[in-house]
Amino acid sequence: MIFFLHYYDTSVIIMLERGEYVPKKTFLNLNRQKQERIISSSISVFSAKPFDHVTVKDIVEAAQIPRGSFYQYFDDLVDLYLHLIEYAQRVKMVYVEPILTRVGQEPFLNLYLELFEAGLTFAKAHFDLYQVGSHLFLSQNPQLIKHMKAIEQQGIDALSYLLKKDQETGFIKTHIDVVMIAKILYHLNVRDLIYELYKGTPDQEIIQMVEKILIIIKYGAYKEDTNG
Amino acid sequence: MIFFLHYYDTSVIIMLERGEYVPKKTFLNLNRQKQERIISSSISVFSAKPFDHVTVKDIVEAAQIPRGSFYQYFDDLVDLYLHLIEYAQRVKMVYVEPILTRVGQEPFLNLYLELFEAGLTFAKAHFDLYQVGSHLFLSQNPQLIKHMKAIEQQGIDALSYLLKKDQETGFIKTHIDVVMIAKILYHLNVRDLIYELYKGTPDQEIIQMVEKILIIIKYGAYKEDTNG
Amino acid sequence: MIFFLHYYDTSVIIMLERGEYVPKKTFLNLNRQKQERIISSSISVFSAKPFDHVTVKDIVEAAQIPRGSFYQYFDDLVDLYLHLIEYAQRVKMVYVEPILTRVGQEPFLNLYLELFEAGLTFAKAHFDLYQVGSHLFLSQNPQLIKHMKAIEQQGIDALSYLLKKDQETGFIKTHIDVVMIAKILYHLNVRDLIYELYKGTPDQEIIQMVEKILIIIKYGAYKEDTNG
Amino acid sequence: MIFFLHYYDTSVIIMLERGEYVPKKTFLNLNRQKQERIISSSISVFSAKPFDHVTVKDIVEAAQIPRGSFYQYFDDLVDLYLHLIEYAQRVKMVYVEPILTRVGQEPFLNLYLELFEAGLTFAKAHFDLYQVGSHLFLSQNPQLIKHMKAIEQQGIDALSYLLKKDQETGFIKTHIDVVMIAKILYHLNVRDLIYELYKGTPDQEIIQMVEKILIIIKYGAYKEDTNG
DNA sequence: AATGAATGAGGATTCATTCAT
DNA sequence: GATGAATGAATCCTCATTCAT
Repeated sequence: MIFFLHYYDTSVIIMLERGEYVPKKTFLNLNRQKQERIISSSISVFSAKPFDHVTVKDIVEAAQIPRGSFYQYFDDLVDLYLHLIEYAQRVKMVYVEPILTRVGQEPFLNLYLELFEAGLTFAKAHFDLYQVGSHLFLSQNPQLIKHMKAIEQQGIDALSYLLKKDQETGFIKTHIDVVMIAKILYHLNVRDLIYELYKGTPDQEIIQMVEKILIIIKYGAYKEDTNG
Repeated sequence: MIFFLHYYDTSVIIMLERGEYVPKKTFLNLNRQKQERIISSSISVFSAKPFDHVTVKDIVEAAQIPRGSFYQYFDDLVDLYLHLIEYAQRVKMVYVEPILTRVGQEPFLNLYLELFEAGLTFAKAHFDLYQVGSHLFLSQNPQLIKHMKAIEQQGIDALSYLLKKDQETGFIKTHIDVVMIAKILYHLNVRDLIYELYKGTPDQEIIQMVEKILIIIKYGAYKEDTNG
Repeated sequence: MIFFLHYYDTSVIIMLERGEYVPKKTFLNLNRQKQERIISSSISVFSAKPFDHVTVKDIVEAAQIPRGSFYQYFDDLVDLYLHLIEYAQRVKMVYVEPILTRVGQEPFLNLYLELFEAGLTFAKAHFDLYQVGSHLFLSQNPQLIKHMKAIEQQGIDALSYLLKKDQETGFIKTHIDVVMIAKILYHLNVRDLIYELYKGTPDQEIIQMVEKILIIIKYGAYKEDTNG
Repeated sequence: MIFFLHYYDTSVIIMLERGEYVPKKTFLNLNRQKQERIISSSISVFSAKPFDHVTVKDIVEAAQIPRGSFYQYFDDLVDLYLHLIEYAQRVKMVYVEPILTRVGQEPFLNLYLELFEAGLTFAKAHFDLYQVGSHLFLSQNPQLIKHMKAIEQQGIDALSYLLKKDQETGFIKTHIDVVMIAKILYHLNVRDLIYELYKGTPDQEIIQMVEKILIIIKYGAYKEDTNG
C-alpha cells in the first residue's frame, strides 16, 4: 500500500493508491507552451469565480483558443477543472511532503500545526491555485460533489490513520474515537479556515486559532474536578 | 436586550431583537388555503434541489399559479426562499425552546446534546423543511451567502455566549477560548452532520458521534502524562 | 372665431375653437381632495420620466389608488396624460395671457421676447408641470404624436397669424413667408430651448440666445452690400 | 487636424478625427452574402419603426437567423443600430462630398442650399436608410441619446465653423452670433424637414421652404426703416 | 487537427387589462 | 363604485455542444 500524501486546501489528504487524473491525449499532444498558456489562464478563470459560474466562453477567451478546440482537449468543464485540481495537489505536496517524513517520530497532533502552516504557506505562495482548489467545495455539480466527497473521505481516513498510530503508541486515550478528531480537524480546515483566509485574517491569527483548537482537543475544556 | 433563541439547522441561534422577514402584502392577502398550497409546494421544490438549481418555472408549476402571479407574491426566488427559511426557523423553535429554558441550570455542554437531539427530531419530523434550510449553506447566491454568514455569526455568537457563562461559573478552564469550541460545534452541526443525515446514518449513530466529540472537547484526547 | 391662446412649452399656441379635454365622469365624481392627490402624484410621475416609460403601476403606487380604480377613472395612460397636458396648458395661460392683451399694439417680434420670458417664468415656477408637457415631444405613442402634431400646427398657425398682421401693418417685408419665421421660432422653442433648460443653462443666457435669434430674423445676417 | 465631412440626416456634420464604429469580429467573419442579408433586412426593420419599438425577434425573423446568432454578431440592438447609422453616414457622404470640396470658394449660406438638396437626393435614393437615420432622433434609449447629442453637437459645430469663416471674410455682420444661425439651420433640417419628408411634401416645395428661410436669415424680415 | 459559426432551448422579469367579489 | 388578484404573452439574454469547412 503506497501513501500519497496530499495537502489540500489547508488539510492533509492521504490518497491511497490514488489514480492519476489524465487529460485527453489531444491536450497532451500540444506543445508545452500552448499547454501552459491554457492551464495558466484556466487557473485565472477558476480562481476568480466558483466552478458553477464558469462558462466555456470564459475559458476559450482567457486561453485564446477556438471554441471547438476546447472540446477537443477536454470533455467538458469538469474534465478541465479536475485536471487543475490534480495539478494544485501536486504543487501543494511540495510544501507538505518534508513534514510528512517526520510522521511517527512525535505525536501527530504536535506535527499537525506544522502541516497546517505549510498549507498556509502554499496558499499564500500560490493564491490562484489555492482558490481553484477551494472552489471545489462550493460546487453543486454532481460529478464534483462526488469527487469532493472522495477527497474528504480520503482526508479523514488519512488523519484517522495517523491519529490511530498515536493511540497505539499511547499518546491518545484508548477510549477516544480518533475518527471524530479527524473530522473536527478536517472540517475546521476545509470549511472554517478557508473563510478566514478569504476574509484576509492575518496568518498569525489563523495559526493562533489552530493552536487554541489543538489545546482543546489535547487537554479538554473542562476543569479536572468537573463532573460534566 | 431580549434574546430570541432560534434553533436553526441543528445549531442554536440567539437572535438579538431580530427583525422578522415579512412576505409581500400581496401574498398575505391571499386566502389561507392558497397561501398554504404555495408554501407547501415551494417547500417540496426547495427541498428537492439546492436553491441555485430551482427556477421560477419549478415553483409556478408545483404551486399551479401563473408566472405573473409569482412576481406579484414575491420579489424573486430569494424572497420566497427567505420566507421559507423564516418559516422553518419558527417550526424548529417549537422543538428547541423547551430545552433552552433550562439554560443556566447545568453546564451548557451537557445541555448541548439535548439541543442536538431536538434538532434531529425536528429534522426527522419535518424532513422537507429541514432540507430547505440545509440548502441555504450550499447556495452561491450573493444575497443568500450574506444571509447565511449572518446566521452563522449569530449561531457562533450564541454558542460562545452560553459557553462563556460556563467559564464564568467555573466549569470551563479559564485559559480556553470558548469561541473555538463554538466554532467546532457549529461547523460539525451545519456541515458534517447534515451530511450524515443526508447519507441516512441512523439517529443512534449520529448521536453517538456527537457524544464522542463532546467527550473530546470536555476532557481532551491526551493522557494526563503526555507532554504534547 | 374665438382664439384660446396657450403658452406651451415656452411657445405660444393659439388654439382655435379648441375642444376641452374632459376626464371621465367617474374621476370628476371623486371628492376634490382625492382628485387632487391623483393629479399631483401623476404629475410627479410624468415629470420624472418620459411618457413611454411610465407604467400603470407607477401611477397607482404614487397615487395610492387600486389598480382597478385607475381604469375606472381613466381609459388608459394616454387619457390621464392628456388630462395633465390640458391642466398644464391652463396654468401656463395665467403667465402668458397678460402679454397677449398687448398684441396688435406693437410689432409682434418685439412682443415675442416677453412671451418667451413669461414661458420661462412658468417653467421655473412649475417645473414639474413644465416637464410633464415637455415629455409630450419625446413620446412615440401614436395618439400622443397625433396630439403633438396638432398642437404644433396650432402653434405655428398662431404665430403665423400674428406675424401676418405685422406684415399687413408694414413692419415685415411683403415678400417674406411669415410661416417660415413661425416655424423657426416654434422649433427653436420646443426643441432647442427645452434642452437648454434641461442642461441647466441660466435664464439670462437663454434669453440672450433668443435675443440673438430675433436680431438675425429681424435684420438678417448679411451685410447690405453682400450679393448672396 | 483632418476634417471628415459627413452629411447626416439632412445636416452637415464635420467629424473631427472621428473613430469608425466597428461591428464585432464574429459578424465580419460571415460571408459577404450573409452579412448583406442581415444588414439589408435590419435596415428594413429599423426603417419601418422607431428604434425603441424594434425587438430582437423582429430582426432575427427578418434576417432569418437564429436568436443566438444575433447575440453572436452584435452585443444588442443598439450595437446593430449604430452599425447601420455608420453605414448610412458612409452612403450619405457620397452625395454630399462633391459639394464640400467647394467650401470656401463662395459664401457658405449660398452653398448650404446645395448641400440640402444633396441630402434630399440621398433621402429619396435610399429612403429606407434615410429613415433608419432619422429614427435616431426619436429614441429614448440612453446610449442613443448620447450618440445623438454628440452628432448634434458635431453638426452645429461644423456649421458654426463654416459660418465663422464667412464672418471673417466679411459676408456676415460682425456682431452676429453665427452659432445661432447654425442652430436654426440644424434644427430646421433635423426636426422640421424630416417631418415634411415624412408627410410626403414634394421636393420642390421643401426646397422652396429652405430658400425662404435662407432669405430671412440673410436679409432679415424687417423693413429697413423699422425700429424694432 | 483547427476553427468558429449555428443552434434553440431555457430562464428571469414586466405589464396592460380584465374580472370576480 | 372599490378593490386587487389573475393572467400569460412578450422580451431580453445566455449557453453547451455540434458540425461543416
